[in-house]
Amino acid sequence: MSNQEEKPPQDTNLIIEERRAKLSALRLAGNAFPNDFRRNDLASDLHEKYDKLSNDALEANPISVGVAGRMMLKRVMGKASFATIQDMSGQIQLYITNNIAGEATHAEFKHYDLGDILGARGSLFVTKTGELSVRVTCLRLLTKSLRPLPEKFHGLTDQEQKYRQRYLDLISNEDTRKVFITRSNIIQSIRDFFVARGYMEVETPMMHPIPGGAAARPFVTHHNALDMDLYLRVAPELYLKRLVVSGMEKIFEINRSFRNEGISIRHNPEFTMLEFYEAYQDHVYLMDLTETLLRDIAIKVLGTTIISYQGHKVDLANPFLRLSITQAIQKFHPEYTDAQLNNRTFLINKLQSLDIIYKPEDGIGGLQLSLFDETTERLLIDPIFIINYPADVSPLARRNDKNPEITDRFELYIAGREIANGFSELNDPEDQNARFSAQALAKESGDAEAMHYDGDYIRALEYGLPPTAGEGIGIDRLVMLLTDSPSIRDVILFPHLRRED
RNA sequence: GGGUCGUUAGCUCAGCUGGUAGAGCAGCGGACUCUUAAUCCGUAGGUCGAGAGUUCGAUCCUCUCACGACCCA
Repeated sequence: MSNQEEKPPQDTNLIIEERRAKLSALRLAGNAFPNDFRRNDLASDLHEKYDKLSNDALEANPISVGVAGRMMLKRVMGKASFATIQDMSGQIQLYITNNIAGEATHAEFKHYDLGDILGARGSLFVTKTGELSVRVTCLRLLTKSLRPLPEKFHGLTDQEQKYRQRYLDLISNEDTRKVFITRSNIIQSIRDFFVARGYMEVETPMMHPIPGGAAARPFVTHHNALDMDLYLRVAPELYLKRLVVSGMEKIFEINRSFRNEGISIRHNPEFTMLEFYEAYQDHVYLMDLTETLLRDIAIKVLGTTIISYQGHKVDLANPFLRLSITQAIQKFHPEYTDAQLNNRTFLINKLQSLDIIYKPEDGIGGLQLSLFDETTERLLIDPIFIINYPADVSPLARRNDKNPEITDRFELYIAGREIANGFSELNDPEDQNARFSAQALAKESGDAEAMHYDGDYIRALEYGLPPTAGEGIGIDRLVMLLTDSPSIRDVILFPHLRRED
């Protein structure tokens, strides 16, 4: 019994204990965390510039380099060693020998661990097997790594750990690094696209006194000094349109919105959205612009308009189809007639027999949309704009001139997923007032996703919102599409997970 | 919320109708001056997700819970 109690705690493993001992020795020997090594060269730059040179050429005109990074591989062969270090750009091989680096340096190197951060100086040469390498003259341990890296060949494969410890995933998995580099490139190309067209990037509040701009449940937070509840925004839309009122006629915002809803392969509580607004344009212009934007991004980021997503091949160069909700249903389910899709009783019977949830108070348009969502949406592989959304599910969109029951609105679907949502904006303040009132009524009768009445937004519209086109694009879903990622968590650096333990 | 599957060494994974665990990598010691998932020899490392139950005995069977993945709502 007392033996048990005297045993040292086993919460840390042997490897970490040994590395802590090495760190203690480093502390005794001097500064264990030096910050005086300056890197001169990145791995990928060296490969780019010198991979084509022969060893003879490199030996004739020695090129001195200084590289730094994390040691990923280590091969000790007695009096000489190879190591592979990884920096932000890629990997480069080091060659450390007793002859050149010196016996003391090489002896110390033998005790370095995979994961340690090293700085090295030396000159370039090419090995017998043709790999550009640094013949090291000076080698320093810049940061001791106390924890062992994931297995060097398979990398980190456990999904949970990849999400929780993304830094480990990024250290050890090239594919993961590529996804997030692509994500960054996509966002940069979007900025370039809009700035080149005379748009201005703006930032609007993420903490809203009145949530609005989308039908969604918000997160609630509290401002202590003001003693007031605030909502994390579900969309930037209403603030961006206030800015169009203000005279900012071409604007965009790329940032986070938050929705307090379920988590799934397609939903993260916080997600990144692009919204852009242009005065004196309409939804047809937006559809054209969206096609151009997506082609432009794909070519800049992937070098081609042809993307493959989870086994589907899609060519963004082809014109995107534009169909109404009922036309889209009929395209994939030709058994439905026009008469049936416009018959309330037929629709309700059909929805019930298919076990589809719908709102009994919905009009024809709403019922058609419910049928569309459940039977057709996932079949929309090639890019397609679904147009003519019913007015009662589009409280911020302009009514169609010919048919006031529908709006000048579209959603873009690719690979069975909603990618974009845009419309000609509702700029009639009295109609907007009526629609907000209807939403507020729905909220009172229990619809948690219904919108709040926003009096200041109405006031802004009363000053005059020019005829405007506006659109939102889900950046995470776009990145999923362009990186062939099955889950939204694969394109968000630190996706939301439950607490550990 | 429901269903299916998963959780074993730091990592990647084995583990037979139930007899308290193995390999590879990483680690430690040794050999090796062109390796590249280096190789070879030796060695150490485990609350088998947590808790209950059945049993003489549970990583294995049952139940509950936690976390995750996928599917459905």
